[in-house]
Amino acid sequence: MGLKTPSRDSRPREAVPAAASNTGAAQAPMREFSRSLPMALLRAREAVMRHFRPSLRADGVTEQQWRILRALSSIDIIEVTDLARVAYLLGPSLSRILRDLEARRLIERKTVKSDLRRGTISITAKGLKLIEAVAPHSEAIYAEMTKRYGAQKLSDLQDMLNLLESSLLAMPVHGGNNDADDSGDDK
Amino acid sequence: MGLKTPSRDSRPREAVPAAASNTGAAQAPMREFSRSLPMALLRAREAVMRHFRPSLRADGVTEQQWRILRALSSIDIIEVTDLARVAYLLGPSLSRILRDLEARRLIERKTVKSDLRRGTISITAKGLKLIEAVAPHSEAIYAEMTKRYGAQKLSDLQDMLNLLESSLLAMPVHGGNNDADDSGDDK
DNA sequence: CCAAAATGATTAACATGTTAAGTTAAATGG
DNA sequence: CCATTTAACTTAACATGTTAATCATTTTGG
Repeated sequence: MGLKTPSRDSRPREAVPAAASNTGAAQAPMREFSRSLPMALLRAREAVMRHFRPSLRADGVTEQQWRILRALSSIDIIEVTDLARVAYLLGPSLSRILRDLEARRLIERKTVKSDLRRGTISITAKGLKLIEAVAPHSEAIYAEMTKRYGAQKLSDLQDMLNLLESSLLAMPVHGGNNDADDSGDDK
Repeated sequence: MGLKTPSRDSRPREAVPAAASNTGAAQAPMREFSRSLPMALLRAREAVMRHFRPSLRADGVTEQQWRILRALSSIDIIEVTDLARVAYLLGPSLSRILRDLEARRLIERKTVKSDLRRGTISITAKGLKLIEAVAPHSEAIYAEMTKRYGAQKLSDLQDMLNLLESSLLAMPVHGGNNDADDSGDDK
């Protein structure tokens, strides 16, 4: 992720130069687009991450790697599948990242003896040291953001986002294999 | 993007099995993590996009390609740099996507005669047809989401997101080359 | 106990995110 | 008018997002 408003220039200059005045059929502008919900969420998230990326990058970790390490730092040991849920990453991404983090000795993995398919992950001392090095700065940034936006607003926003998520998770996906929730009465 | 809650299973099962009870030093849980603002924004956006992806995919376009085509459909012609801003994509991504969309005859490009560095993009009839094929369904989904979450809440959420964005854009980035806004008195 | 279905995790393949380097053309400053 | 600098893209290179396929291991149902 991360878009820093491509080619940011100082002076304001009209966002879309030769807009409007179509040549042929004047189709409906279609929900302004730039103000659609997905776009608003994307822009907001980028505005947030923009502040974290530099320090993370300085310490040699990506945003996703950081999510994993941070999750591990407060859990001690966890299975891969559960880690995927906690760090909100898809399996394939997680597999690649774990491979890399293991090579860098930031994490360790073991196979569950009772089920050889499963693997457990834990953070190493080196990994913890990295966390401890980055966390303070990260927390400071978070605090500054909270101060600027307002603690109450921030809290409200989070509630609204959570509600949005749960509302939409309850909404059936049209053309998708909704293996989601179907009040389990398995088989 | 898109994470569909890795391995979604029907029955609720504790999110993080062997959590807590660390072996060694009990470090602070650190802002719950899973409830951090970046995570909330990510999850919310995914909850939204999850509903659009299937139909887009069915019509052979990715989310980003769709953003571009949709932007073009209401603008008729636009320069690459401006398109990057409107579709909120970084230059390199845009270059690759435009190359692909051009090969598929969904867009056309011309060089600006007065400045050979610049290029202008416009959507083709074929591209418009694609838009018209997908848009209705897309709008229907958007309407359903609005209905479920509530039009007023949605509007409020957007306002809050926009405010968050502007608040954070005004906040200086710590370790970054802030070529951003510095009250222009160029040179 | 065994063949078939289900699971957990990884690999494959392709598109995009992201930062750093080019490339070509235009604007600038002698 | 010309060497620098700047601007607008494009490429390169590497990490992740995403969906499909593959693998090994377990669980199921006979």
